[in-house]
Amino acid sequence: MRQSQLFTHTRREAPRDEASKNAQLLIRAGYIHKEMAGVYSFLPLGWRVLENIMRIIREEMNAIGGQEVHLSALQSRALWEQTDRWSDEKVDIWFKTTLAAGGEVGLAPTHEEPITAIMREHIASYRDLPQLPYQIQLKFRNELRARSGLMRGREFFMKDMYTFARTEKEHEELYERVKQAYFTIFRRLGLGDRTYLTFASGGIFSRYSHEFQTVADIGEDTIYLDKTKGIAVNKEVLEESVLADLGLEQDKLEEVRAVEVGNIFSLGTRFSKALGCVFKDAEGKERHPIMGCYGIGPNRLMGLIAELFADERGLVWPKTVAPYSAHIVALSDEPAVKNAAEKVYQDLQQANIEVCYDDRDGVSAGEKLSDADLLGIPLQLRVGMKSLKESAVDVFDRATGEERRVPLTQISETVKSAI
RNA sequence: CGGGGUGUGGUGUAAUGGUAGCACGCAUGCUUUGGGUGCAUGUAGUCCGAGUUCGAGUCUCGGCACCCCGACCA
Repeated sequence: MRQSQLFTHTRREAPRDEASKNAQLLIRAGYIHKEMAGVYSFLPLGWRVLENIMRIIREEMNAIGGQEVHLSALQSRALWEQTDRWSDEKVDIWFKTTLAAGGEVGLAPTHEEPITAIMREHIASYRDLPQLPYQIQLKFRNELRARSGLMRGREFFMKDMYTFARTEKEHEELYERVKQAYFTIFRRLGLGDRTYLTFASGGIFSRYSHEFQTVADIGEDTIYLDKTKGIAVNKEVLEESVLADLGLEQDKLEEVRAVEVGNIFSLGTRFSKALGCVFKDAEGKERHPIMGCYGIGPNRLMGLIAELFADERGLVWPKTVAPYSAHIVALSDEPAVKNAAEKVYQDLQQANIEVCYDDRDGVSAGEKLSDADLLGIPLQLRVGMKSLKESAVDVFDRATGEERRVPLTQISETVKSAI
């Protein structure tokens, strides 16, 4: 990507109407555009980051047997009435509208109903199970109060997987499988060392649900953390009987703020029963699949990662989600510099490295470097006369601040080994 | 939903009821070329609607939008 062709521009100042650090930085860097409270559009750089996050999630869901689908956002009233989740008293975050032809529809806040209705048409035998359909799709929730930039929106992407199992035992195996995949995802996103499995309220069919909570000051949740055991309890369920049940001791717990980055639930047969989703077991007897649901919010992850790793100069992306692996910065318009930078750009592209090249004319070195810091691409390749006198480029690590001079002939290998 | 606050060029801001100004950006020219270079010229604005007034960015009423705290978040 040639930066001279990128339509987004950086800004010196954050917009007045945005108080959260993640949205301020992402808007200043041109990653996102605020459409209205709690609703953001993703611009070229931001979309690349979001896609990277979704790609990692997708890879791990596929790795455990997930099958990707894409369900409709528009939902029929009749379907949700079958599970008694249509009325605004039961679910108060519906966006609803009417069809010109008559009849009411809603914008899906979650997808248990439609996925179960679909599985009902395709599952008939125990031989058809288990199944792990999932999707990454927009969800709509008419929150009374959106806040914290990308952390809590009214329209947001969600990865939602649903599992359909034959038996309770099989359900538990699937549940565990997804749980492990979640740990892998958060590790790959750079959040592994501060994300904890957290016990939270379970709903009707199990004592607990499990949240994945990333310790961060900006978190909306308060959790009690046992670092030696590596697990936590959400404040909402903290009581003596719970601690006893989990083998935790009150005085060894640390109270911290955390961001809920994932949540997994056992649903039992709540939906399969209500919607008549059945299969015949080996004895020919009709049974309802045992279900689970598993959510991750890519938008929230992007906001969290942006805010968590940023420094006073701007964004600092982990290598796995960065919009580009390397950022070539031509420090002047002198032909020698431009030619050398151009050559590096060609070389890296040939080496299949995702690279952004700041080839803008008439922009000072200082401004380009400030922009590069703000954009937060992991490696900056600073091409200027100083280093070119030694036939080299200065490779700057955005996260550590380390800079080293690398001969032009070794740039591709150096970048490749660093990403 | 309860409480508090804010709406001025693209962005950030200033203006006792009396000529809407500054900075950044953007455009043009010169200058500069390893941390937002300097200069000149230009561009562009009072959220919407009523009302009070000789006169409203400023006061009143209504609406809309945005932010924060709380509540809510199977």
